[in-house]
Amino acid sequence: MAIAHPIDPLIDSLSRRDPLSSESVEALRNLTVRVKDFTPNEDLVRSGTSPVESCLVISGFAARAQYLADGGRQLDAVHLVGDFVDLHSMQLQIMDHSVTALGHCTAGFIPHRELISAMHAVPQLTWLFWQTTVTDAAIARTWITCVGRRSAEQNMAHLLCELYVRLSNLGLVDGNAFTLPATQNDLADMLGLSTVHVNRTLRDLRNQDLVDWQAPRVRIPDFDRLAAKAGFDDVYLLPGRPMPPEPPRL
Amino acid sequence: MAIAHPIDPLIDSLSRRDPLSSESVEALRNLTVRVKDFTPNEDLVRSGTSPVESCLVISGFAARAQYLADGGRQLDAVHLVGDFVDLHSMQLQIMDHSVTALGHCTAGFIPHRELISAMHAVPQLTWLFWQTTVTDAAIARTWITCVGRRSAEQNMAHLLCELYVRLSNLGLVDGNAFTLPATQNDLADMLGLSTVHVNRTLRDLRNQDLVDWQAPRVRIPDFDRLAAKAGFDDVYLLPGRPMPPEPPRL
DNA sequence: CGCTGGGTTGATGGCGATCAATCAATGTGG
DNA sequence: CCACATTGATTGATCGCCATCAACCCAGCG
Repeated sequence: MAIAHPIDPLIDSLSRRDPLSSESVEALRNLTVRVKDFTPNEDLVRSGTSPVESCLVISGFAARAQYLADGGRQLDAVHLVGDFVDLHSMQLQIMDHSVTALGHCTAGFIPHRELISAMHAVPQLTWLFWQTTVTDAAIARTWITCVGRRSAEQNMAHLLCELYVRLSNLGLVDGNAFTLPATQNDLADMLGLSTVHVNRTLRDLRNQDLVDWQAPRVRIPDFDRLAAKAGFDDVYLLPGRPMPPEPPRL
Repeated sequence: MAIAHPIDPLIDSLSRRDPLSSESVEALRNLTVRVKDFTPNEDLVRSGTSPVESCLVISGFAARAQYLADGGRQLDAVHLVGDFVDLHSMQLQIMDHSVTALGHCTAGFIPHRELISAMHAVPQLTWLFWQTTVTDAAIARTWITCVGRRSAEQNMAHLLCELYVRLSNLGLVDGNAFTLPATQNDLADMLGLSTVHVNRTLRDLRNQDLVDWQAPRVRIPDFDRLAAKAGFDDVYLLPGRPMPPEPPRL
């Protein structure tokens, strides 16, 4: 049995979309991963910098954050185990957002240079890494619609549905429940609401038996009913297309 | 002088980020482009389908749209001349959004198969196409923050700043003014507001001499003042990193 | 001409922000 | 072991931004 390697969560996550070739696995295992632990609200990646590494969630949760001049904060994404939080930093000159730890979080940092060499050598990695950023963007599109056109209740319900499905794909939903180390203030910044209103919205959902939130544990008694309330459709979370026969090269 | 080719807007747009190699230009010119005209509000791409082509704006404007069960609509992005509206459809099984024409619009459709072959042959295209989708995602992140945490006035101002900068990069801003064939209802669906409130917000901006909107023509008398009002920072629109020496292969 | 789509304005109401207080849980130092 | 501080959840009271409803105007057009 293999020793746990910090890249394993990524391998798990990628192979769920497309069976990994042995070259892909080997290339991934040869990557240098600098592992680091983070305390709640600590920054994994800082806005305004020009990273030379990309960051991977190894355990715990992280969230993308944009800050406004008046001190306001908006969270644009939640990152789960095996997610790259800033694969796009390979392509962008300057980070337009920070990434913050939700609860305690372990992250791995991989040099861009090595990621690019790996893709140069193994086209499947190019395809899958690109697909990762594309799926990430699909989630962002959906959040725009949630924040722009859904009620607080629907938005909250939609977020929980998304997390339920994504965590379920990772095998992290157990008996209709999952762990989410986010404060109500964090939720507010994801949904574009005030903390107080998040509290009341959760109370309303609880009173309808749609959600049972105890500390960091979230139970969804009836996913279909919650999804109906949210107007949730999981197409945007479906795995992408398999790599074509003559794949792009980098 | 070269005959106008439907791919030219794309070549212009890409070379603004990274000087195109002659192989890149040739590969692009060899692509098959099916050109089609669209009337306002006509769909270029339909949600729920599985396209075999990607769509490029050749002239005019287009916008990404998500529809809700109750008939509501949210626009997640605006596409300008030379923008791919759904390059990600190469990677995704099913479209999670539609793309609609803002005003009259001409689009070109290019088979995924050919795009992928071109990238297989020319790594620079892989890099630039990927970068296109990454920049697109950066804009989406910013919209989340705008809709979630900015006031109607700031959000409107921010949108106009973004369009001003992007159109300016394309040489489409003339004397502080540009053309935007969008109704107030379209704007409302971009900003997550009601049509009525868009009207009032525009009036407020006009009264502050921040915007002069006449029919499809938008004039920004003082960009810096508008940007200050919006809290606008253009980092997310900066061109990406140049292709590395050993680029990814597809 | 009447119709239609888009812009404009007024009146009213509600969703969610804001301010403020309380409470529970946890942690900390003496 | 206990004062005390801190963080997060909870609830009440009030306010305001923006939605909604309903006119009306205007220009383009069949």
